[in-house]
Amino acid sequence: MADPVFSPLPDKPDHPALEEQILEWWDREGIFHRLRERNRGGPPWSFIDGPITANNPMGVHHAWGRTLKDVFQRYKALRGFDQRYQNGFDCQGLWVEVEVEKALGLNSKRDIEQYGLAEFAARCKERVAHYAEVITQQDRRLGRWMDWDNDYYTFSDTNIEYIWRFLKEADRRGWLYKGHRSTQWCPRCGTSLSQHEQAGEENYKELDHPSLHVRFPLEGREGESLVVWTTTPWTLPANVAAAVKPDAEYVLRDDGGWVARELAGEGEFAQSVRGEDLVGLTYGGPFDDLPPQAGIAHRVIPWDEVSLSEGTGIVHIAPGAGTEDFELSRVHDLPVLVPIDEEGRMISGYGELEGLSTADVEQPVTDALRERGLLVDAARITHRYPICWRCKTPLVFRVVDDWFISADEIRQPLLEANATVEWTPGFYSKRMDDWLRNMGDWNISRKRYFGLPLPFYPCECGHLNVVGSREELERRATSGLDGLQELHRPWIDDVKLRCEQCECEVTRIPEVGDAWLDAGIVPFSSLGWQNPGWKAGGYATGASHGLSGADLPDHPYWEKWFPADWISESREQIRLWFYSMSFMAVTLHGRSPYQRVLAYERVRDETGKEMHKSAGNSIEANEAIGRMGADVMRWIYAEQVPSQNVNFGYGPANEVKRRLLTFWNSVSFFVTYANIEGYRPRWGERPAPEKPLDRWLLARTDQLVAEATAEFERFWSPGVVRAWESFVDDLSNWYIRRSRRRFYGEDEAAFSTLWWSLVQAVRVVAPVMPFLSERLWQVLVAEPGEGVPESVFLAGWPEAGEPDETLLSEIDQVIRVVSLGRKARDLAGVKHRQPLPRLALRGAEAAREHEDEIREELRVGELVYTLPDNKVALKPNLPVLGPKLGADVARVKKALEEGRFELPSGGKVVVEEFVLEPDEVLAHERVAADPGWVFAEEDGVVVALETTITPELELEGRVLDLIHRLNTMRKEAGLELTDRISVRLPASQSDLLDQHADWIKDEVLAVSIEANGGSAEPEIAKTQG
RNA sequence: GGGCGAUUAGCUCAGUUGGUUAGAGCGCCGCUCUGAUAAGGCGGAGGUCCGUGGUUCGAAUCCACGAUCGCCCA
Repeated sequence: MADPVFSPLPDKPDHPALEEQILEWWDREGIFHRLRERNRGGPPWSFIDGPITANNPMGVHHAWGRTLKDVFQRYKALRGFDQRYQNGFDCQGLWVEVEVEKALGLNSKRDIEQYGLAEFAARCKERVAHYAEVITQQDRRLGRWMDWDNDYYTFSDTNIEYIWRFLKEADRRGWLYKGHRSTQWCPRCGTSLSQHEQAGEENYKELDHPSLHVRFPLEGREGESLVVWTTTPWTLPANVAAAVKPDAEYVLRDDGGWVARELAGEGEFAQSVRGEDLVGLTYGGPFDDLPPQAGIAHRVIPWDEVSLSEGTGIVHIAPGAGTEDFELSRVHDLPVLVPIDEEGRMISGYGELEGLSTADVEQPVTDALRERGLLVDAARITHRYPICWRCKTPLVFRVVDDWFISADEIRQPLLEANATVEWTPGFYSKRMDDWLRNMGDWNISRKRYFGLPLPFYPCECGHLNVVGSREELERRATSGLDGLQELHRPWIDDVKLRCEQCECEVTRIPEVGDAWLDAGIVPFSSLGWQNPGWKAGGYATGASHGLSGADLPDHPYWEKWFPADWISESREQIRLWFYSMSFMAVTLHGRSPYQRVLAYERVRDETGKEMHKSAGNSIEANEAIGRMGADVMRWIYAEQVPSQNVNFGYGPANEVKRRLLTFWNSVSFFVTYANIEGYRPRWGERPAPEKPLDRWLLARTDQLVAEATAEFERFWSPGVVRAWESFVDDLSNWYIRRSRRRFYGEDEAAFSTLWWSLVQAVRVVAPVMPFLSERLWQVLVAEPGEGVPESVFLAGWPEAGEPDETLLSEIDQVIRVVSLGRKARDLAGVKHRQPLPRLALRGAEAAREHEDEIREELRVGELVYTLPDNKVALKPNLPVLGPKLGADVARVKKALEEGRFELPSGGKVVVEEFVLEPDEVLAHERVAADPGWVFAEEDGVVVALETTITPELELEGRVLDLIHRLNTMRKEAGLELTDRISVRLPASQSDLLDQHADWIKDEVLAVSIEANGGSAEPEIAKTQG
């Protein structure tokens, strides 16, 4: 045996272990760095990474997106594109605050203020720094190649300043305003929440609440009252009106209560009126004795949206405690009573309720109603109720001041910008349009601490000062600059400005900004938009000082890299990052900041259920990587159609492992025999074999490269996976199966063809499965030398030759015939090892070129191309005949099926008044059975297998049985593939040796064979030397 | 109420320009191969491709309406 060139492979890959080795090797050899150097100066391909919240470890749901990002970045790198590889972290806002609060045991805004804003900011920064590091390590382990010391952090002063510029521009356009309205409010976080962050089913929960029917006595109508239904007793003290549906019918019940007829149940009613007839009546409110209610005249108002499907059809209106209520207050000029403070506690003036939470007032309110005789009935109800997206506290409604950016003027430009974006999957484009058409004004303010400081300085003179940069802040400041270590609270709060209108000193509003401003500005802030000169370390400003290593590039750099060619995030980013980024870019620059988007759905457990820690079915990313390996994870994600949730778990992982094993074994097969035969590969040389099977494998490989390239180009990783798995199936179950024996000797063409194809397959799949690909590359490209890439990622992308379609289609037919032949054997009950005399076939004429393949594979003596009785039924080849014959197709089809056709010479078919070409019909099934033949048919191909077994064939069958038996014994005895043996057969088998001794010896590597044994079983012994 | 998807074998899901008898993996049953062997291959059972209409020579695929589920918005 020659010196082994190729490292032998273990039986199966240990994914986690080999991945750790490859990671270490990539680091040691600087492979990623060399890849970037190789592509430097190449055409740019701009990917912008959406910032991941540096707040917790990465989860398996992040890993899907981060896999896709890496897959396509690696593909583009192999195609020679220059890329930026900048990772980003989201660093501030409510989610960081809430986690830090939990860690510190703080439970309210008062706690935070007592703790101290500066200290609190320090803890937030520490958390971000910690989890940025954790996520980085996880990402590297997943295989993600990024420029890890060059991350952008959204809480840098640089990022903040770019947002300030955007806000100033929004103000310049007149879009910025302070709104006074009812919003969803988290009493624990003490802030309102915006439409986009609060959307989503996970932000609702089934909760148990009181269900009260309450009587509002009508004034001047003795004994009559309105009956309303509420699940929020705390809002009753703030009641100012009752709404009815004008065109609905209302009835007066026996107990004097008015309700909608639809909800009144069966029965006779004393009176019945239309809702509009009730409008204008006045009633006594349930808590008129409370000071805030003084002087309020409670009225019945009309409202078309009153529901007649639940409640009473009369809606209690408290404009200070409900969104629609507040809108109605504007229309009907109703007073607005806000009964709770920012912690959700009843404010002073509400008597004994003062200081109680909205939950705690339920009982006293119910008791008071009962005492006053206003309670019709009290029950409980479980219903869907909004909870805070961060801390899961049930929300309430409050009317407060918030800052908004008007969306009206930008709506149309955003729609137009979206029309230029190519979405994958395509229908997400419509989802984006839908969001844009429906979006309300952007609520950008949060009454919190560690977030973007909104640069709004309102003045008593009525002017709103909006600061657009740090330079402007410093220029206009009257005090507070000395302590300004970064643009965050509390330091920014000390800076006072002079009003540009009236020269008065003005103070910043206390609010911070929506975190989606932070992320949305990234295409400007990280790329150096309008920055006159490159600033080294320009992103390491403010809070990100000491964390980020990123520069602030200059404007030409922005010109080069904006807009992004491609971005990829989960579908919910339509209302979040895709939206905020587009909003800001269209405002500042008038066009979409991205040209193509790949969006994907959600990660579920392997049974399709949502993952929940509490349900015990969630999987930590670290655990998954450690147990199944990053390649296997990546494979699960890559093969998933992105518009469907992926079912993730160890079950699917094991399936993937098994499928990947086929390729591993193919490489292993090659390595084993290449080492035995001393084969040495030559990099860069496409083999030019003569044998059809070899040429077929090359064509099949060309086809793989072409298909994979096309799928990568349309960002469709499931297509890549499918193409590759189909190739591996053909490689293993056809090429290697058919060529196996050629590798038991020095068949240069076989070795070079297989080697070349394996290498191309590794290259094509490397972006999806980088670790295993690199490992197999190291094995296959075993002898690095001049011009031989050390890493598959330094090898570029394979050139796809023009696939030989003729050959591909011929072998396709061969495979089909073989498959039918096996089926026929099964039907006949003749085992595959028994040689048979003859196979007849029709409908796969191209297979004629490869008779030997079929004969060997099916162990038949000869092939004939005429079926035994020549009575084949025919079917029309519809894709060809349909367009040609049109409506006549049905008639022709019927005639063919019924045998009303003639077969003149030349393969033509005469049917009805038509003469059809051979390729216009398909063989179907034979009409009559024939003794001694078994038929099988599929897709227009019919085979007939002659099952007569002659004595010679029977003898050959016994020889094959013996060979099988002896080789099994070799294996059981633990012999090496190259060991020689001597064989002793039972005397009863001597007839096998008369004609076939040499054949047997060849097949089992026997140096001697004799038939003088006494036992019933053969015996083998390893020979020395 | 409006918008966007989905509905294909017992389960999980492919199926992009409309084309013969609709596929894969898992599970079940049977067979088979055998140096991929706790694997591989073949076959079987299992499908009104949600329903109803329409377009077409031809519809899982295109159109309309309806049902159910999911998502987004109101």
